[in-house]
Amino acid sequence: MDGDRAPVMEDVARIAGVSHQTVSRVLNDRPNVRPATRDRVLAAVRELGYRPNAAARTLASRRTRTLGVISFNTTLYGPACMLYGIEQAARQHEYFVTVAALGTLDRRSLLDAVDRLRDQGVAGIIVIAPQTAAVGALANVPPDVPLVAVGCGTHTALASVAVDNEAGAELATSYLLDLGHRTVHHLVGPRSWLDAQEREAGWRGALEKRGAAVAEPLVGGDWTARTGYEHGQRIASTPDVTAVFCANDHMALGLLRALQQAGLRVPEDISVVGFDDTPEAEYFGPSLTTVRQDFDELGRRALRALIEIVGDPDAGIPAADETPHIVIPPSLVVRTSATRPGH
Amino acid sequence: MDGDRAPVMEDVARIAGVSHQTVSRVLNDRPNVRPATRDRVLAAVRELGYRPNAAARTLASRRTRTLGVISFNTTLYGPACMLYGIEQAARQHEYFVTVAALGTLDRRSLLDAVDRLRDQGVAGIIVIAPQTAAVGALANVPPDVPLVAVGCGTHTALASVAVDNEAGAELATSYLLDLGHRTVHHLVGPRSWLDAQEREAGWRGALEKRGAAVAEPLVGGDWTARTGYEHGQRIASTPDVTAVFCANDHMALGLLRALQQAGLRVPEDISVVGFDDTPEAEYFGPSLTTVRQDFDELGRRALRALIEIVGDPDAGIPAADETPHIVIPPSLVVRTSATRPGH
DNA sequence: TGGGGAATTGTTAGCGCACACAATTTGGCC
DNA sequence: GGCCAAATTGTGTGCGCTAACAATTCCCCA
Repeated sequence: MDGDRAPVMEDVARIAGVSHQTVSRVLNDRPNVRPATRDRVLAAVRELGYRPNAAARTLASRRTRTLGVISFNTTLYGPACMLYGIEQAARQHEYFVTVAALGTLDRRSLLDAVDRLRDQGVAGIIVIAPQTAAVGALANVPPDVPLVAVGCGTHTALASVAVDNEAGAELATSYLLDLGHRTVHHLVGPRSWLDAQEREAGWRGALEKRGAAVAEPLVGGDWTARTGYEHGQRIASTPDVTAVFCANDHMALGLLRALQQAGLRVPEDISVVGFDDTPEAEYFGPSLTTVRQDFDELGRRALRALIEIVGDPDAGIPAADETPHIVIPPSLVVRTSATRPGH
Repeated sequence: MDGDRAPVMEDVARIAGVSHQTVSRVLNDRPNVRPATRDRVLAAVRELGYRPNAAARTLASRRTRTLGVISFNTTLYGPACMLYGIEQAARQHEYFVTVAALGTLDRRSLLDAVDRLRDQGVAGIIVIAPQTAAVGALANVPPDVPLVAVGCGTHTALASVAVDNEAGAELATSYLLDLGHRTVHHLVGPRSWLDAQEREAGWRGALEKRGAAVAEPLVGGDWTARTGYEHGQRIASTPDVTAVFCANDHMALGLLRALQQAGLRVPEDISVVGFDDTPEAEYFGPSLTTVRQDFDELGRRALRALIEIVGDPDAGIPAADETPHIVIPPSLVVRTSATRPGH
């Protein structure tokens, strides 16, 4: 009994005593179905445990309800949060999300991911790949694929959603300057990442705007605590450094550790500010003053933007006529890792 | 010119001067196609930029190449890593991965997610939902859905892949005992999580096995640093505590912080051991001795298990005839947050 | 040089659904 | 009571592909 294959629309129609087309109408909330008929159909659906076949539906309607998300490394806190936000929002709009993680971050790899997703027939794609290389590759994507880039800057021709990294970096730098620091050193993220570039630019801009000396940026960071630690060791043996703005929280953690191992006190001897506001930042020693960005919101906005591009006749969402460029402002979270420079 | 719709198999066939069926054979690597013919077909495919329609393919073949992953919170480090591992492995097997994040962790929510994924027509599902409630709900899933549970214990009837939490906890506890601590306190994770339960059991078992006193477990933890911090404050004002085994690294971080704020030294006054080995653990102050689990591998193994269950005629992978129960052993990573009890 | 079996190719049917249109019913109104 | 338009339902067709089977073609050996 269990062996007979899954019921199809025709089976439901037979039980309900209607045509398969009426069943289709009921299932798709089409108007002009008598309530009594609708009820009979629904009853038959329940009785049979009928589930529409998604493949047949897409084939016939030429529409998919699945979206693709390409991300470089979903293991990182930021991307993971965005993915989460995207999925949540997608669910609300009754879309599925299929993910494609990038192996490496070259153009090829990204284009491959786009191809894979297209093969699968997604209605649109969200790209979380804030590397310069990726952004460049995005230009090579055929324009018939609805695309939204997250955190890939807003200078591109594509639809985009991004946090204002420059503003965030300015926030952090100005805050330190306001505290009385002569200048602020900057632990840069990997330069292949747009975020790193923008944060560096924001830091430099803030310094220049205030007429503060622009110290040589501390390069070689790769977002990990390890590189933060390495730089921390170097900084500890460099006099005159009173304030460091780190391109992300993880590096700040490593920095904190190295500084303390070297016998320096934070914030008394050196002030440190991070970027991201990971859940743990508050519990670093000392708790980290940092720039908060709302990854979740970023993801949700990205999804909404994509939906607006692909349009949704059913939900009455028209296809947008202009490519959205959404910028989300970050905010400074003041905790205890920064203070006025010591006597 | 661009307006005419995407080429279909028939178009390729016409250009190559063969029947559509031959095109299908070439595309599916079927045998018995003359090399010359194959080349002509492939050339036509390239010329037209033809891409097979996935929906039509699944409809006709009654086979999908997409798998579903259900996870409670992909934002957490563990789940995020597993998801990553799963996607990587899936790609190698030419499968797509669509994710379904759970809103809440009750049975309903999980069953809903399963339904959504089934509606979409996935070939199988991997569940990352290590909560007791979820595991219970899994039993209600219709048995015709290939399912693999990750980190949901191995006591279930379902196929499962899990880290041996008990062994890990024993490792940590025994290590502390070996250092000379009279007993080891345990900061428990949320009891609704299997991992928390198993780690607690492992801790208790190790204590009993060695005849050490079993201290009252410290409950109320929710994996976050915040709860670790709260317990740390309490512990700081409790004499006699010399060693604490935390159910995860984040809570350990909070604990560390609270202890130090209270003027206690780690490890001199109190030894602390965590669980997970997040990338940052090494840079906590002090660097955290912890139990390492290979989430990535966990994900990969889960995927492989699922593939074996659904079988893959093309790749010559037969459907397995027994439900796999894979256990992955954790390992202790010794750093500096634990030492022998002070004088 | 012809016959037979294997290798290669083509033909015909659906897969389960949505869409366009045709057919039927219903209701309102004079 | 009859007529028309609107509301409701049904019919036929095709989405693009794979699976079975039928029809060729090829090659080798007697």
